[in-house]
Amino acid sequence: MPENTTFFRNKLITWYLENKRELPWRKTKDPYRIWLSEIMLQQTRVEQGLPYYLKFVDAFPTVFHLAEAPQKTVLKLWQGLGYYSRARNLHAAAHYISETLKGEFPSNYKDLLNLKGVGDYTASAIASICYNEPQAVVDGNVYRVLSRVFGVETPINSTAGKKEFKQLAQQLIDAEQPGTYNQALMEFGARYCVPRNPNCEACIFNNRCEAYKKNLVSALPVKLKKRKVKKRYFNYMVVLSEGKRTLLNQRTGKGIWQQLYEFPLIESGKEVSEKELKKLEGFKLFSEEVNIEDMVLYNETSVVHKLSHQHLFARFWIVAVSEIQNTGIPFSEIQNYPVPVLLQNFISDFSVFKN
DNA sequence: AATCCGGGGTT
DNA sequence: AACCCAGGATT
Repeated sequence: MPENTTFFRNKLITWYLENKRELPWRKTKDPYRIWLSEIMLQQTRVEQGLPYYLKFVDAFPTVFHLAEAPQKTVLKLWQGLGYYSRARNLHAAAHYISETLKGEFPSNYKDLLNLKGVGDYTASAIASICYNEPQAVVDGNVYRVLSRVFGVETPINSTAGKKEFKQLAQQLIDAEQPGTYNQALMEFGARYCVPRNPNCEACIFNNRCEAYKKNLVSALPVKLKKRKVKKRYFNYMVVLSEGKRTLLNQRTGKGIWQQLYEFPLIESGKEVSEKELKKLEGFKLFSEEVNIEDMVLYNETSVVHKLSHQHLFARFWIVAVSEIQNTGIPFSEIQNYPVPVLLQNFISDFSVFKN
């Protein structure tokens, strides 16, 4: 074993034990709870995921509770956290563990990979933390720390890069305490070796950090550029009947917000006036469902809702109708439905104004 | 190998 | 506006 390796892991773990945050999932080795936390923290900051973790543990103390819950309940608790496929896969995996595995949680890296929504990172995290299996985690923090300390310039989002960093991380892992080591590396990336302007002068590795020596800290890690965002224009038809009922549709098929609910949506290629809106095919279909008495634009200025790779420009049309079919729901029950943040923001704003 | 999938924070 | 976040699935 290279002397360098021992130095790195010992220094790192020492730093971790002195600087780690107290987090609820660090007080347990219950694989269910570790799994839950790891899924929630995928592409999600600890501060953002934490309140959701607490809500889920409270609502679903065991994998059986989660499995038995209706999907609508799970999605409602997940509302606002994003990447909703995580919630759907979590629920499906809970069914699998509860029923097929009779509640016996997968207890090694290989079997963990069979769970929906569990990839190399998550399987490694659970296996190392819960079962002491030496599988190296490679998340965004690990890419950053290792690329800098060891001066690796391979793009982290290339196939070669993923392979190379996993191999390097695997070589460095402390097999005696893999869970602690993995968390130490991630914590160091999250709290010290940060993306922008890290404090290299005081860093525990600055004597040996390749990036620091070569003045490449701001250039590492290398990442291939992604394509630009697409713009979309959403016209939401907020139906209001005299009985204070409205219409919600569940999004199905591909694309964003699968299984979440929304008002009837008419998408247009650009921002449209009322006259232009009424010419759209989607509007004709909509107007066959309800008897429109009046229609007024709620927000002249579009709400801009930014997703990772789409910018949504949304306008809400308040549509008074005389009749509504039995698919309508009371407006007061809308809060029971999982909806995208874009919709939740409108509902909150509209409700205040309306009452 | 590329692309898609949210929402929020930082710079 | 661009980048990032305890990534994974799909095409």
